[in-house]
Amino acid sequence: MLKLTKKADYGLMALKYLAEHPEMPALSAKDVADAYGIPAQLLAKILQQLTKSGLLRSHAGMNGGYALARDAREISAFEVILSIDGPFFITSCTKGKTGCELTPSCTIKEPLARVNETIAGVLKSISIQDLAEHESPAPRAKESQQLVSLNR
Amino acid sequence: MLKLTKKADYGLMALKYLAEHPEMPALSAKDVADAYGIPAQLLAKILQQLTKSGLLRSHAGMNGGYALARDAREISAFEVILSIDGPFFITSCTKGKTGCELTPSCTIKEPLARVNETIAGVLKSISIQDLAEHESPAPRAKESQQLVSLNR
DNA sequence: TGTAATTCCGACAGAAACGGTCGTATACTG
DNA sequence: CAGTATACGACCGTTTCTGTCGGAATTACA
Repeated sequence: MLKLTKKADYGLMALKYLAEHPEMPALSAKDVADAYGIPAQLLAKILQQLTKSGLLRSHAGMNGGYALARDAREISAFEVILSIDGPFFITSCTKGKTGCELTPSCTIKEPLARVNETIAGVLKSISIQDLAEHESPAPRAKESQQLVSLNR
Repeated sequence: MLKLTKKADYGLMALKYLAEHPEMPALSAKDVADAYGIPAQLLAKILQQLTKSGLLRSHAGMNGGYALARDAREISAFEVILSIDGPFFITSCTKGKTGCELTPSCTIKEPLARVNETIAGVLKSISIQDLAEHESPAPRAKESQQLVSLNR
């Protein structure tokens, strides 16, 4: 759980790829898909979605394709994920404006909202640019793996 | 996306409930389920899982039920979620030990591993106790809602 | 000893989400 | 007009999630 969908991954990869090729006025969905071995049609839909959200600019016809709508530094991972996976947020409760419908009780979400905020913050702090130059900040995270799995 | 499963929610709620009733030597799955309107059988399985992971102690028979295995301060949300939802972690890639199978390319996961770490850290910093006394630390997070939804 | 309460556990079913494909319409280039 | 692309909706198979059912083992208590 708590993992991104493949779509979101694909989206991030695609944007990263675009950021790495600023010389190209546009890259087609197929170009990017081939570069990573992603199903082309699926990626196409993802890029269309990102275009609708204003993160990309598209251009049909020959030599058409997609390009970043803004500087890679100005596009956050948060926006990409939000665009593709939709509004998410930790608690199953948090739907729309009204809290939990069933429970008068779901006091859980209050502290969890902070977690939410933190995650969103981290995601917002990471730009496509950071992904492209993938030796960004931070201490490598060698032992980020205490996912030793109690079970499953 | 990025949201907890209902099971994890239920699990957290249940532990919180147990933490709020330290006077009881044990509470049955049904007790907790009724308190929140959660399907009893489902909650039962969740509590069994938490028991297997060592977060709860169970006792069968009349007046049996579940109790926290440790002090509520010593049980983190991280452990609960890990127990119920299993090892998760951001990138779809990160499976087992080997990285992405398809892509020689998935350089994305490197920066995202940091995000992962951060999230895990936050989750670990929140104890069941924090949930129980739900006026814990932190600045309320009033405007934690910029989930205005670009789409969907 | 018997009965009720309760955990334990596996199997299964319905529903939703995910990942991916297909077909077609539309737009742009030359 | 022909070719290259995006745009978009419908559909499908698989997996995951949520929840239910049925039965077995355990314990308390009268």
